[in-house]
Amino acid sequence: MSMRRVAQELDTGPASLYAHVSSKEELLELVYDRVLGEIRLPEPDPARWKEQLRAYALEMHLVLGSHRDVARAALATIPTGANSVRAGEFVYRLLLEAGMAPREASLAMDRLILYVIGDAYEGSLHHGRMRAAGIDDPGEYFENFVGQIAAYYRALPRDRFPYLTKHIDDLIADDGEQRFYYGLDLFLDGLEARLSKP
Amino acid sequence: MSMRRVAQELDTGPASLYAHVSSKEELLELVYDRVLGEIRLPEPDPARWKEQLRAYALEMHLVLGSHRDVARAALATIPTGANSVRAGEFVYRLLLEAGMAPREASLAMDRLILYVIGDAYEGSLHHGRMRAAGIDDPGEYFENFVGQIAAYYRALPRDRFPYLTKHIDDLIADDGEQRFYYGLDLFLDGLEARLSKP
DNA sequence: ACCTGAACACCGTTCAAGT
DNA sequence: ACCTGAACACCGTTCAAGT
Repeated sequence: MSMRRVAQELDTGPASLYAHVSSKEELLELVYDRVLGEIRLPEPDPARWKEQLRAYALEMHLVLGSHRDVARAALATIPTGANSVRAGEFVYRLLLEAGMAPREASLAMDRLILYVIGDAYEGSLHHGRMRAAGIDDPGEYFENFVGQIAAYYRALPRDRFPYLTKHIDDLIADDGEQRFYYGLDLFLDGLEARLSKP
Repeated sequence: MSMRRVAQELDTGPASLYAHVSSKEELLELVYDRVLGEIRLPEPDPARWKEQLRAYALEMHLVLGSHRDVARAALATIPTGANSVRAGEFVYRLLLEAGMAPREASLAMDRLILYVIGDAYEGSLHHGRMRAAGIDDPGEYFENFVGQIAAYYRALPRDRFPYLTKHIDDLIADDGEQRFYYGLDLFLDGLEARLSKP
C-alpha cells in the first residue's frame, strides 16, 4: 500500500489524502481498526474461555493475513480505534473471568496479541515474496521454500551439525498453519496451567 | 539502512554494491548472520536446557535490538548463514537432549525464534518512533507512550468497557522488558510441562 | 571481476495556490 | 474545510560503459 496508489484508486492526487489523514501511519491504523471490525465476538462465556480465546486468535490471524502493511501497523501502536477497544475488552474480560489476576491478564493479552500479529506479519512477508517470485499457489511456494532449506541442510557436514542433519524431515514437516497452532496451544495451555496452580 | 547510505559510508555509489550482493534483502541477511555471530554459545548441558535456552533467547533478543531492518530480515527468511546454522544446531540439540521428540523440537525451535524476533522487531519499531519524536531517553518515551494509552482508556465510557476502564494501572504496569520475560517464561514452562507428561 | 554515472520507476510529505 | 500541481528529498535497481 502506497499513498500514491491509494490516491490513484480514489481518482485524485497523493497530496489530497493529507486533508483527511496526517500520515501514512495514521491511515494504516484506521485500516487496522476497520479490519478488526470484521471479527465477530461471541457472548463471553468464562467456562469456555480457552476455546473462545483460541477462536478469537484464529479469526484475528486470518483477518490480518489480508494485507501486509496492516500487520506491521498493528505492531507498536496504541490501539485506539473503536473496534480495537471492543476486541480488547472482550479478550481482557475473558482472561479475568477465567480467574487471572488483573496484572497477569494484562501481560497475557499483550503477549497473545503480539504472537498473532507477529505470525501474521511473517505470513504476509512470505506472501509478498511469493508474489515477487511470480508464484500463485501457496502450496507450491511452501514446497519450494522448505525444499531450499532441506537441500541446504543436507549439504551440511554431518560431523559438525549432527542434530540438524539427522532430522531434516522433522524440521520441515509442519507448514505455517500447523506452526501457528502449535504456538497458540502452547500459549493457551500455559495460561491454563498457571490458573490451576497460581 | 538504505543501499544509498551504505554506499555513502563506503565512499562509493549505490550501483557498486550490486557487484557484491544481488539485492538489499541479501545484504540484510548477511548482516543478520554477522549479528548472530555475536551470540556466545555455551557447552550444551541437557540438565540445564531451560536455563541455557532462556539465556540464548535473551542474548538473541538483545543483539537483534541493535538495528530495525535486521529483525525484519530475520523474519520469513531461510536461515542460511554460518552463524545461523551454528545457533540452530545449538538450540535444536538442547531441545532434543532435554527429551523432546524431533518433530516437536522443530516446532518449538521455530516458535521460540519467531517470538524473539517478533518482540525485537516491535521493539525496533518503538525505537524508530522514539527517534522520530526526537526523544532520547527510552524511559521517557515509555512514560509518554503508556501515558497516552492510559488517558485514552480513562476517557472510555465505564458502562460499555467495565473491564478495561477498571484496571488501567494493571494494563500499563509492565514495561517491554517485563512483557518479554513473561512470554518467554510462559513458553519455556509450557515446554517443560509437555516434557514431564507427554 | 569489479566499478561507475546516469537513468528509471517509484516513494512520503510539504506548500503555496486555489475553491 | 477540502483539494490540487508542483516540488523536495529521498528510495532500490538496471544498464551501458569503463578498468
